[in-house]
Amino acid sequence: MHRFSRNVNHPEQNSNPFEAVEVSQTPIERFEEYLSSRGLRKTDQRRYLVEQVFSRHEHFDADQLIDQLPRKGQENYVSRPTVYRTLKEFVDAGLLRRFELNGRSVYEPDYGYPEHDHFYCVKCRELTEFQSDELAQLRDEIAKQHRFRVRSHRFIIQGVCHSCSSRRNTRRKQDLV
Amino acid sequence: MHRFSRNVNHPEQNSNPFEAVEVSQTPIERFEEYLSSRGLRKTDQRRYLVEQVFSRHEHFDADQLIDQLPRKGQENYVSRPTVYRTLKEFVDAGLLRRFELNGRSVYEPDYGYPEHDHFYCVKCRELTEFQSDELAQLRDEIAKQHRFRVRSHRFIIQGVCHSCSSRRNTRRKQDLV
DNA sequence: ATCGTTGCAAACGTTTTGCATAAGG
DNA sequence: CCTTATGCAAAACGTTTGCAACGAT
Repeated sequence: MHRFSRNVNHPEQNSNPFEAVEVSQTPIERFEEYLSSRGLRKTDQRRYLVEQVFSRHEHFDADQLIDQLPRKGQENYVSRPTVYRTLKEFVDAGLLRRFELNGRSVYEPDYGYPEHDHFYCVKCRELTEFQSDELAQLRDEIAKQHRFRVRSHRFIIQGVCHSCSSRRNTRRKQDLV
Repeated sequence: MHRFSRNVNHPEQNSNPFEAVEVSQTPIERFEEYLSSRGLRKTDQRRYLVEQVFSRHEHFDADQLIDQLPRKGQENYVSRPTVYRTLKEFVDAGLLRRFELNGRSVYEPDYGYPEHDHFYCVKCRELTEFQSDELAQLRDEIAKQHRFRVRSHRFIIQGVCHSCSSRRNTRRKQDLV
């Protein structure tokens, strides 16, 4: 029924630990454009999901997203298959990136954010971000040497975060990945 | 019945693109030691798998491994659950590392090999190795700044490999990851 | 004799699919 | 009106588990 609203503000850019990156469109606008360009339709479910995803999350998996959506029977309910289908579209549209951790897909905003990488603590299983310009430089150098055309990268440092190693919290489950 | 054979030679270390690393034990010996130290048993299945895995592979997933093992009814058949259980033991024993790509676990030797990382070509879906000392240095620097205790890392550069970009081979399936 | 190990079948958790109905263009 | 999108139920996927029989120590 209603259109995608324009000029929505982006609280997530303020809660982001890094400077916001200059972008010409909101994620919502960019998604609209993606849909039109492919002759896809602007449905209530897509409108609702784009709002939810780009106003709340850092990184998340499908279940975390679904848990904070309305339940079946309630207003704005979106079925599980539609959530998965739409997440795939967000990735296609360049709005999210996807990677895998412990056997599940993890998504994170890939638009309006600076490049960053992650620490993964094997004790608390927390994924935290860090930013390093040298890394992208080194990546490009390496790729150039191997004549590899870079599209993106995934860098995760696994180990134990500062709070886990200081509070000598030795429990863990599987130490996957 | 028979014991693990000693002093097995390691053809994989010669086919490896990098220099072999000095190791005091073969993977087979190391696995034996791991088993004894934990009171685990030296079974025919474990003997067979350790030989297969450490004489043939670069990186592989469970299905690729199973495909090249004897089928049910044949000599040396190992059931699927036992393959998974044993791969987990190899990881525990520090013989393999494991990571995830396109929704499945990928394993690679982690003993007697230098550290390395990967290019992943989204066209031919080939995973190829590269080695960079600067990367480990940079990783340690970054971790130190964030007081993160490094256990390992995972770095994958995604894009298009040289042969795919030169033979303008534009087909692809999903471009996951 | 004990207790770890195996194979089987069945379960698991996540993600995907086929299909009939609904709804955007 | 045509075609895409949705929800449902069920399947598919890779992986894990319970259990009885087996085999190493």
